[in-house]
Amino acid sequence: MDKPPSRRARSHDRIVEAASRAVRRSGYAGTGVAEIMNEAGLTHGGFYAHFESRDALLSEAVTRAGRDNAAFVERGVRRRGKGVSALRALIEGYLTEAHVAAAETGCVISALSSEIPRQSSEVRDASAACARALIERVRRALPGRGKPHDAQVIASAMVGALQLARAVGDAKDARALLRSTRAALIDQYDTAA
Amino acid sequence: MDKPPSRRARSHDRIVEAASRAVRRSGYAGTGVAEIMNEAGLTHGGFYAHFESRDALLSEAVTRAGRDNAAFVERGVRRRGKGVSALRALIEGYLTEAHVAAAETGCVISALSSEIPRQSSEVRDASAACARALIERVRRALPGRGKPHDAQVIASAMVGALQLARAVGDAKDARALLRSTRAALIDQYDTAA
DNA sequence: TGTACATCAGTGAACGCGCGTTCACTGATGTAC
DNA sequence: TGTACATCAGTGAACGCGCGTTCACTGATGTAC
Repeated sequence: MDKPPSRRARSHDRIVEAASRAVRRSGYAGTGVAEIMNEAGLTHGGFYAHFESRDALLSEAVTRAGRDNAAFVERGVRRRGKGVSALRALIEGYLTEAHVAAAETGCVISALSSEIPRQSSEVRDASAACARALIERVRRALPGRGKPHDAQVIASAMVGALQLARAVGDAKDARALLRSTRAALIDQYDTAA
Repeated sequence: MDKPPSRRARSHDRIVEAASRAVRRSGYAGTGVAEIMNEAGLTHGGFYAHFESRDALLSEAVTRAGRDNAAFVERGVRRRGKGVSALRALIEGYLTEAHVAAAETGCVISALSSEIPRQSSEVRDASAACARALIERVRRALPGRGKPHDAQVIASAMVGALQLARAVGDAKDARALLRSTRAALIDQYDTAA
C-alpha cells in the first residue's frame, strides 16, 4: 500500500492547493508568495525549498486548479446526469450564478484567460494545457456525432459568457447573459433536447 | 470654431492614449505610471497634475480604448460592408488572426476581461460599460428580428473564442478556433447567409 | 510689437511600501544501534 | 524501548528593486500694459 506522504510532500500539497485558489481569486499578478505560504500555514522563507521560483508555483497552481475543477465538474455532471444529456449537464453546471460568484474554485480559464498571454512561457504552457483540456471536456460531452469543431464554439461561448457575466457587475444583466447563452447552446447543440 | 487644445489638454490626451494601449498590452496590473508617462514623452513626476490616482488613469484608459476600438470596428464594418451583412462583417473582423496578434489595439474586453472583477469600483465601472457597449454593438449589427438575447450569446462566443485563441498558444489551434466560431455564428445568426 | 510678470505644466529627487528572493540558523523527523 | 546523531523542513531577518505617490523647484506659456 501507499506509504504516508512525507511532511515535505504534505506541505508542498498545501501550498499548491492554496495557490490554486489564490490564482483564481487574485489573478497571476495578484498572487504573492508570502500570502500563499501564510494560507498554507507556513512562513515565506521556506518557499524556495519547495519551488524554483514564483512562476514554477504558478504553473503548478494552474495545473492543479484545472484538474480539481475538472473533477468537480465531472461529479456535477454525474449528479445531474439523471435523464439529462452530458452536454446539457455540463453547460448548465458551468453557466450558473454560483459559478459567477465562486471564481476561486471555478474554471481556471474563465478566471485567468486574459492574463495568460502575458505570462512566462512556463505559466503560459500550463495554462494553455488547461484551455485545451476544457475544450476536450466539452468535446467528450457532445452527443454522438457533433460536428468536429462544435466543442471549440461551445467552450468559447461558455468562457465568454461567464466572463461577461462577471464583468458587467449588475446581477440582473449577468443572469440574462447566462440564461441566453445556456438556452442558445442547449437549443443548438443538445440533440437530445 | 474650436480653440486649439491647451498644452495641458494635449499632454492629458497623449497620456490616456498611451495608457489605452498599455492596458491592453500589459493588463491593468502590468501598467505602470512611469512607463506610461515615458511613452507619452513626459516624466513620471507630472502624473498627479493630470490624474487623481493610477486608478483614475486606468478607468479613463479603458473608456478610451473601448471608444477607439469601437470606431475602428465601425470603419472595418463599413469597409467590408459591400454586399455583406453588418453582422457578418463584425464577426469576420473580430475573429481574425490579426486581432489575436494585436491585443494592444484590439477589443479591450478580450484583452482584460478576467482582470475586471478584481479592479477598484472606479475601474470596474468603466470596464463594465465597455462590456455593455460591445454587446450593444453586436445587437445593432443583428439583422431585423434577431431574438432579443442573441447579441449576448454572440458577444460571449466572440470574446471567448478570441481569448482561447490567444491562450492556446499554438497558431494552428488558434486558427481552427477562430474558423469554427466564425462559421458557427454566421451560420446560425446571419439570416442573409 | 515688445517687455514684465503671474500662472501653470513638467522635472527629478525623494519617500515608504511590498514584493521576490536569499541565507544563516533552529527545531523536528527519522534512522542506527 | 531508549538514546545519539544526521538529515531535513521551516523560520525570520535581510537584501535589492520597482512601484505609486509627493514635493520643491524650474522653465514655458500667455496676459496686461
